[in-house]
Amino acid sequence: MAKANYQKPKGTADLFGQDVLAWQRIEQQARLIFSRYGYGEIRTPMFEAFELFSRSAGDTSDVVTKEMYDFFDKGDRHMALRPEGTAGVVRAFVENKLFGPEHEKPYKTFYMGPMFRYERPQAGRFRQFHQIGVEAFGSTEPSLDAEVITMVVKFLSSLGLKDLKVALNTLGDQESRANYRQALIDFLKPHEAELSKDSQVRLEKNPLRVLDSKDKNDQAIVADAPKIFDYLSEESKEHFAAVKSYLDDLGIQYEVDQTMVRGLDYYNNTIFEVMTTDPNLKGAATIAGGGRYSGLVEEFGGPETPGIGFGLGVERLISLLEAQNQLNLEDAGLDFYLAHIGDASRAKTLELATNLRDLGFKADLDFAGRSMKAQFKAANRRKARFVITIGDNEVETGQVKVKDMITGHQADMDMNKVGEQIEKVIAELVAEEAE
RNA sequence: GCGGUAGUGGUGAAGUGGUUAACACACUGGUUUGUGGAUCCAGCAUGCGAGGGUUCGAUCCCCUUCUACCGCCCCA
Repeated sequence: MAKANYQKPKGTADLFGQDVLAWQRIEQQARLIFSRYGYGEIRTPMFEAFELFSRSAGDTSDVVTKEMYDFFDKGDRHMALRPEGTAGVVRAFVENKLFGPEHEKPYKTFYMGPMFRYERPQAGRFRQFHQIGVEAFGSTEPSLDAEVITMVVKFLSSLGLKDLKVALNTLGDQESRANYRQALIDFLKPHEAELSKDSQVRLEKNPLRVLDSKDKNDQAIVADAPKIFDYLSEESKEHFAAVKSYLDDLGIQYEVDQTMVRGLDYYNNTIFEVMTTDPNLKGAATIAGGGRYSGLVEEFGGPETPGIGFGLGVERLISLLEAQNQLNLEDAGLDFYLAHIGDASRAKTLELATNLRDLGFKADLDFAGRSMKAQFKAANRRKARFVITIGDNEVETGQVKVKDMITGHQADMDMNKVGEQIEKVIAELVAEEAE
């Protein structure tokens, strides 16, 4: 009988060691920056009713039709692992009546966690991936759009990211968008035969997508296509102009990209993406994307409430930071490594380590019964600042040796009075370094 | 869903249809009966992703499968 050989599911990752440090850094920074902007964290379930996602993302979107991790639970309910964060947050917003008068408007919230999409793993793309996202409900003010975009930019640059580009576009309101869509179809239909296979399909399913086709020939055709800007209502035009003006005032760089389209159906008016101009990360160039939406809250049974938000891909962010060498994270070394020899010393060593830990120090010891030399090597590997040696003599007298690993000097300490003596011993040893 | 490349010890990586699968790093022990980052010595893959097949014989040839990576679709 061969032993079972398990592997992690396709498109997933185990994170540990150095990698986790990067994740912690990013999550911590997100919490810090977002809270400055008045956003509070929300945690919603990782799975929801299938319909929640199919209704919000659009029945024809790829995310719904072929990428959803859905299943029927034991109660025969059709469930799905969340492919994105917004739907769950909107559901929670409605279900918990966060639109109520006791809550500040706009209601600003952020989330972070795993998302799931059944697709072929690739550069910057996984089946379980992680997003950090925000949503703000209850205001149509263009200044809020500008604030949200500003917040992403500030967050990313606070991590040391460079070569960022904010692409900005507007889809107009529902009516503008519908008019434009029709105009686009009217324009493209005569060219249908010339379009790439993919774009022919797009023309049927989601004509706006033809705009950002990668096919050169498509791009040439699309160059003469009608522009969304010509179909915007006065209100949408003003909104977009205001957003740009606020961003200008704040000194946030952006580029208007009339061909940018977002994948999920619920967006209108302002949409944006943050991408890297780093040519090495073409496949995963977009690290954050979002925009305004309306209708979602009503769709889920709440009052008419506008929203705006974005989602940011943590894996992509990390690979970008790595490429730019911004992840020089070192885990802090130990304060003390306790090297002990002989069976008699084990209990005392464990006790001393525990005492040091209670005093707030990082301390560890050998559990493998290794030689003194091996334990000193271990201490180096662990970047221990001091090594305390304990053998039979020390157990007998109670006096242990504290060695400064930088200078090599040693001092004695009464292991039964660590609380009183440790600071003084450290101070003495450190003072010697200064000389 | 479609197309391409790859898969050898903890890591990086050589290699060949045929007795013991290089080398380096790391690790463990010793040289120093209890003190570190150096030197030297020794140990460390019953195994070459998994399962079949061809063959007297396969890590090396063939098929299937899994996984990773790259491109398309789509997206974070």
